Amino acid sequence: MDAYEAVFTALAHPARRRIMLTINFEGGSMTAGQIADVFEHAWPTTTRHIQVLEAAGLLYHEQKGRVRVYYINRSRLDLVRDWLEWFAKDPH
Amino acid sequence: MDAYEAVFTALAHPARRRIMLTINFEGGSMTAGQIADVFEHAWPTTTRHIQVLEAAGLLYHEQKGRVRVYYINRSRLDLVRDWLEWFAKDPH
DNA sequence: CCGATATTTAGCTTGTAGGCTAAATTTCAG
DNA sequence: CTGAAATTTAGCCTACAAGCTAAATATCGG
Repeated sequence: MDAYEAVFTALAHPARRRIMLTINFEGGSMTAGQIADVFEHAWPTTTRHIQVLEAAGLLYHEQKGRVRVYYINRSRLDLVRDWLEWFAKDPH
Repeated sequence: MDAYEAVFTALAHPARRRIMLTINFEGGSMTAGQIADVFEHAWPTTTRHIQVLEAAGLLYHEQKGRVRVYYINRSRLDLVRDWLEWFAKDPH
């Protein structure tokens, strides 16, 4: 699974896009629990979504005592931006 | 299924991203047959991928005699760009 | 008209994403 | 140490995406 694949697949699920937006709005970092609280889903379900995002490089985390803090990796989103650049204008 | 959902889901599959790039590179339009020829896949498989892209608004087509010409709808990709804008800088 | 060409539709199969519950793990507080 | 808190891991189930083959549809050329 290459990088594009991982990132585009990760962003395909609405819950995962929402996780990204939520963390972003909270300033770029949130604990696992804070993230899970936002969702209807069972906690393990959210855990898995977070793991998909992390595997795609869109999040990373630090363990702080018994909480786990997740951070957005904004630069990873450039992959998507770069891909879109192909369509910026007609190629000749 | 809202617009973001449709577009992000459509772009999640490598074959579909490749269809988009291929048409783009060919100048923005290709017949169904030309698209299918690019792929290893059985033709009906490609047809379905095309339909997903079209349902997402990323492609549209015109019937010209017995060939079907597909066009890229570049503006639809702005949805993705817009979404990414949320991450352009820290929100305060 | 008829056969060839271009493409989709129908319908089947299989793998896996994504949901859940229950159990395990780790760390802190007293 | 022990129990509570925070979170993940394990493992199960189900729906559906995505592949295929075979059949249907539509248009053109002679």
